[in-house]
Amino acid sequence: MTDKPHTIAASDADAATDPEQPHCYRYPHPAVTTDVVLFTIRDDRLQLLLIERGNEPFKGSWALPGGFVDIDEDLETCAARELAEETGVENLYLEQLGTFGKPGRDPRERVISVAYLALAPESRLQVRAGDDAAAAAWFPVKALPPLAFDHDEIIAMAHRRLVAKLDYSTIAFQLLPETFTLSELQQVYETLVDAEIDKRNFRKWAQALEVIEDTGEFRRLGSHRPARVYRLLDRERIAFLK
Amino acid sequence: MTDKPHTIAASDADAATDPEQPHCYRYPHPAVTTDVVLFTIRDDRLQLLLIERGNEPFKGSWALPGGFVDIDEDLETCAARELAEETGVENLYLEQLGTFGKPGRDPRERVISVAYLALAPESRLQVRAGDDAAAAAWFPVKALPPLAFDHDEIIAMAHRRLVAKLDYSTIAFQLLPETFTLSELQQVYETLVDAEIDKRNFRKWAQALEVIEDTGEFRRLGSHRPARVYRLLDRERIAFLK
DNA sequence: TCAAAAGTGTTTGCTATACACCCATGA
DNA sequence: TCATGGGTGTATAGCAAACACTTTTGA
Repeated sequence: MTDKPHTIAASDADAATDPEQPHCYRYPHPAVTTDVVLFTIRDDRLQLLLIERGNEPFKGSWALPGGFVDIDEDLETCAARELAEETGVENLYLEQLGTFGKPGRDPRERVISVAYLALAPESRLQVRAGDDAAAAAWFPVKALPPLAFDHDEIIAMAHRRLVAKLDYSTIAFQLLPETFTLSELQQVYETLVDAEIDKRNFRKWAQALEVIEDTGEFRRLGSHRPARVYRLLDRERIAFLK
Repeated sequence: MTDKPHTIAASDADAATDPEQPHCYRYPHPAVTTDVVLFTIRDDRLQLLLIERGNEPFKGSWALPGGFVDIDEDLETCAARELAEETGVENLYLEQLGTFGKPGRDPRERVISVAYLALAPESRLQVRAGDDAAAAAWFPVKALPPLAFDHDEIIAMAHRRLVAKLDYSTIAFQLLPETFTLSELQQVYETLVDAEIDKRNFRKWAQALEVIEDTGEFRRLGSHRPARVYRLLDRERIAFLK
C-alpha cells in the first residue's frame, strides 16, 4: 500500500472551521454506500425490492435500498441495517456482490457503492416504508421500472450471480421458509432457471444432496394427495456441491 | 438509496479553512484504496508480489501493492495503475475480488479497500521498485511473511477464488505466456491444485476445450523429443466451461 | 368418480478416471 | 545407446437426462 500522507479524519471537536462541513481531509475522499439487491419469489416470479426516490437526483426513479456507511460501521452491517429499515426483517441471507465506483455514477459527488445480494422467502418479509417514508415495492426481474444511478448493472450482476450459484451451491434454499415440500422447492428452481424441470430427476437430485430431511409431517393443500414436508438440515448455512 | 444530506466535495478553491485539510464534508468519509493480489508461477510454485512497508503502521511488514483511489479514477484503473507502478507491466489480467472494510483494519483512519486478483506469466514481469522506492519481492503462497493490515485474509480469498475458478473457467491460461506447450500448461495446473494430474487425461481435456490451437511449431528444450507449441485462441478472454 | 398434485425406477448416453507403452531428440 | 520428457487409446464407473403411470385426497 502506497503511503500517501492521508491524514486522520478530523473529529468533530477539531471543527474550528465551517460548522456545516466539519470533517476535513488532506485529500478528497469518496462517499461509500451499500446497496442491496433483495430477491424473493412472489407469485411464482423472481422479484426484487426497490425504493422510489423522493429527491434529486433521479427523483421519481426507483433505486435499490441502501445508504451511506457509518464511519465506524462494518460494510455488511450497513447493508443489513439498511435492509432491516426497509423490510423490518433481520438475519436475511446476505453476500457481497461487488463494488461499483465508476466516477460520475452519482452526479452529486464521488460515491463508491458496495453491492450486496440478499435472499429471503416471501413469508419472512413484511415490507414497510422506511424511516424516510419513501415508497417501497416489489418488481419482477423481468419487468423493472427505470432505475436510478447504475442500479440496472448491479441488478444484472446480482441476477447472474444467483443463477450461476444454483449449479454449485444450495443458495436457492434461502428463498424457502423453514419447512417446504419438494414441489415448492422445484417451483423455486424452475422460477430461477426459467424452465421446466423433470420431476423425478429433480427429486432424486434434491434428496441425494443430503441437505434436507423429512420432517415426518404432511401438508394438505387441496383436493389431492398431501405432500411430505421437508426441512433444511443446517439452517443458515449454504452448502457447496462437489 | 437513503438521501442523507451528503454535500458536494469542496473544491480546492473553497478551502478558506485549514490549508492542510482543504477537503471538507458534512459527514465523515472513509478513505478508499485498492489492493492487488498478483499471482504468478515461478520455480514451479505459486508466488505473489508483496511490498515492504517503509512507514508506520506496520513498518517492516509486507503488504499487497495498492494505494488510494484518486477522486476521479475508476477502481479498476486504480488497481491497474498501482500494479503498473510496481511491475512496470500493463494489461495484466485483473478481476475484482471483494471489498474489505472492517472498521479498525487500518489504525490511522477508516479505510475501505477494494481488492483485485491479478495474474500474469512470469515472463511478462520485470518487477522494479515502485516510485516510493519500497522493496518489492515475490513470496510463495505457502511461505508468506508477516503481513500488514488484513492482507492475509485478502490473500486467502484470492487463492480460494483462483483455485475455485479452475473448475469452470480457463483463468489459469493467464499464467502462461503467449505460446506454451501442453506440458507447461499441465505444470501450471499441477502447481495450482497442488497435485499430480494424469498426462493423457489432461491433454485430452485441454484439447477438448477448444480454446487453444496448435501453432505448428515445436520447442526443443533438451535432449528429448521436441514439444508442440500451442497458443490461446482468443487472447485476453477467459472462457467459462458449461 | 373425478380432478389435481404427490410420488416413484429404469434405460441410455456422456463425462471423468484409471492405466502403460512407444517416440524423438541431444548428449 | 541411453536418458529424458513428448505423445498416444481403451475400458470402466459414475452422473445426468429422458421418459409414464399409480397414489391419495377433497370436492
